[in-house]
Amino acid sequence: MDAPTITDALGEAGYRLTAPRRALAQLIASWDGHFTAEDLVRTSRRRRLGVGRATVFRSLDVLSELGVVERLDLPSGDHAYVACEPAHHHHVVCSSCGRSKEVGDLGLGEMSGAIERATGYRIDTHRLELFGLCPACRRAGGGT
Amino acid sequence: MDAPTITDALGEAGYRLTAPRRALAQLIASWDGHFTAEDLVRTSRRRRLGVGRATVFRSLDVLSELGVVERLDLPSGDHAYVACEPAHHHHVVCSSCGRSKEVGDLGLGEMSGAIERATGYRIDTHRLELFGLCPACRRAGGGT
DNA sequence: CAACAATCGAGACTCAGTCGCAATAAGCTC
DNA sequence: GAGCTTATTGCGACTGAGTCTCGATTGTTG
Repeated sequence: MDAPTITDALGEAGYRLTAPRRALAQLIASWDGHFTAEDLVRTSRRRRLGVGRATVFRSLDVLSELGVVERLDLPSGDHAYVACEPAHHHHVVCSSCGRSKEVGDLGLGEMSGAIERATGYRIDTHRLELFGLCPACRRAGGGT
Repeated sequence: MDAPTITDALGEAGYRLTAPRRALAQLIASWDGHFTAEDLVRTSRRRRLGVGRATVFRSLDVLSELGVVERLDLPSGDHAYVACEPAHHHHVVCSSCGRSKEVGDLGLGEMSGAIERATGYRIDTHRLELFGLCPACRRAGGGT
């Protein structure tokens, strides 16, 4: 994912392309693995990007609404984000380095039909997150 | 789920059966739908159960470690809990009233094998939460 | 019942996330 | 490109969930 992809999405959705948003797009695009709002705040402060705390949160809201970024709920309870394609999918997240891969629908669509029949609930949304070790981290020693 | 089930689990795991824990067990057992830590704090204050804020959080930690209670991450970003059986399963949560049902493994186990082969990750854990309307809420008007 | 360790409550504290508002600047129009 | 409109920003105060500390309490075991 590169920065223009993000700014384009903002533009197409009718949002203004401001300097702070460009800076954040850059930051997010070049980030490796998942990041927290605080990561962005800290980094943009350190690099004097002139992006305030509130703006980081506001931008993450917008971006996640556009589907350019998605919020993960880590097993630790923390909130993190990953850049991703705006289509239905799920994330496989490395619990060591935080890098993630997207996987498709995996037949969950049909599964949810079965669950509706079994429980009587009408399923509207679901969340599936998978955690484990990526190939690199496994080779690096976690693979025991 | 009833209160003894919860206190038994505590006892078997070697935890002391204190008055605050019994009170919380009672509260949780009789709760309808999901609840937040704050719900418990507020209720126990209102009913003068003499259970402090810190104790509620500490107890929820213990109980969720024992698998008697599970933490949900609602789409809103809030944290909630539900009482449940300590076995691998997933929750179907009503987005209107908060009541939830447990569903089994659903073939996710095999699915995760397929994902491992496709991505190279070694999957350790996953989280699947389904949100929708329960039969009662659907009948009550949400069923449009 | 005594002794020890686990647990508790109160309240201070931390820290993520929100809010209100005056200042700024994108983007449109001419 | 100047001017106008309005979305957006930064600041700083605020909120509220969750944690920590510590002296007091209370299960539990023998």
